[in-house]
Amino acid sequence: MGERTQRVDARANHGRILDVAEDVFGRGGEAASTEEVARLAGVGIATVFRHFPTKAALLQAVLVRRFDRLREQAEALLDTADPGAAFYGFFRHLVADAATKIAIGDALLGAGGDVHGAATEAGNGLRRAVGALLARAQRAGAVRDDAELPEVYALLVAMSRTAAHSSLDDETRDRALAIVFDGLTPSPPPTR
Amino acid sequence: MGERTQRVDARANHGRILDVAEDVFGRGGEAASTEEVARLAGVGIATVFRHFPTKAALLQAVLVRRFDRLREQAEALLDTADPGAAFYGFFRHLVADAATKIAIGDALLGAGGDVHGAATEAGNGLRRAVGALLARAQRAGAVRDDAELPEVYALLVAMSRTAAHSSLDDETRDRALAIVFDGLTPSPPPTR
DNA sequence: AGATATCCGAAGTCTGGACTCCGATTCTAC
DNA sequence: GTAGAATCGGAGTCCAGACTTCGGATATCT
Repeated sequence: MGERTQRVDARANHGRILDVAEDVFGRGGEAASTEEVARLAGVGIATVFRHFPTKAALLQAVLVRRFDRLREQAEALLDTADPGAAFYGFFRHLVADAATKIAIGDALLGAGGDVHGAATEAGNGLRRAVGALLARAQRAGAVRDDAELPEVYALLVAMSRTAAHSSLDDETRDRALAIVFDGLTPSPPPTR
Repeated sequence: MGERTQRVDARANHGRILDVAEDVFGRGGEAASTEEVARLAGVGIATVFRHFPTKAALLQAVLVRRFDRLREQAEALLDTADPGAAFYGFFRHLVADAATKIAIGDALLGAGGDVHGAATEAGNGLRRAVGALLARAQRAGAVRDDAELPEVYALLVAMSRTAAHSSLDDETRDRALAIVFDGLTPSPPPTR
């Protein structure tokens, strides 16, 4: 990919814009304005549009990066000792993470449709990784066998979106998750 | 409230606008335009604004009416024979209902904040009615005692919103609900 | 340091959607 | 049937926010 030498300030701006956009869209959802991203990134609005031809493209870039990161985390957990802890832990992590990233929770469900175009592929990657965590946890007897990925992922999305939008305090969120996890646990709950 | 005699066509338009708005906002969320409401209602856009001074006021009126209706349904279930069936049935009904009403699911969570102003009161009424159904189901042993309204309502909102936005097919939705309901059931699951 | 291609940002344009004005229309009272 | 007032609706106004333009600034190469 021998791109012509890109000036270092341009590359730095690119990264900074992406970081700021993740934060801004995380707080305000996709309703947040491009101008705010530019202002917080300390650049002009034209610079934002030079790096990302459209607002949708910027949002998409943010989502792809975030999904990829989450997928990597999920895949890393596939090697850990306790499959059950890995699955439930990642579930909890994702929900808590989404709580501060409205746009993320909003877009997660895009894996079902194609709400944000190319982000769909990255979203599917994350979904597959969750599927792998789920399958491993089921083989280990930590999750009931009759639970399948579609409904488990739907629960994950549901909890993420709700955590992101409503002002759930942490305790309520954990209690709600506990109920869901209980529903996912095989009938005679293990030691617990 | 001896309002001055309002012309019958005005009253008819008021009702029709409200009906159409419920449908339009139900499908497109609050992003739907006021103009579309006017067009489908067969009136000019000015007429819409004459009856509801602002778009937010219209959305609010739709929400209040819908919340009130749901609350009445919930309260009616308080007299039925099987408290467990009443609670789980209403939960399921609300989620299925929200699936076709994006704006409703979106606003349900407003009960936590005050996203839509006066609709909050109606939303709180619905929440209280759900609380009553929950308490009765718990007394009957159909729902675990340590589940409290905040997290149960959070689950209700979560499932409603997800059903509304993602393209969940009915079967997946039911399977996800089954998992949640299982989590809400007291430890040694009854007959099932 | 100097030349120059690249990059930046302030000040625009343009579009979509909320909201208003006013002549035409329709209901109601007599 | 007609006067009169309430209501209607199409043609605006206004604004916010996405996107563009172009002179000025800056990094890179020699």
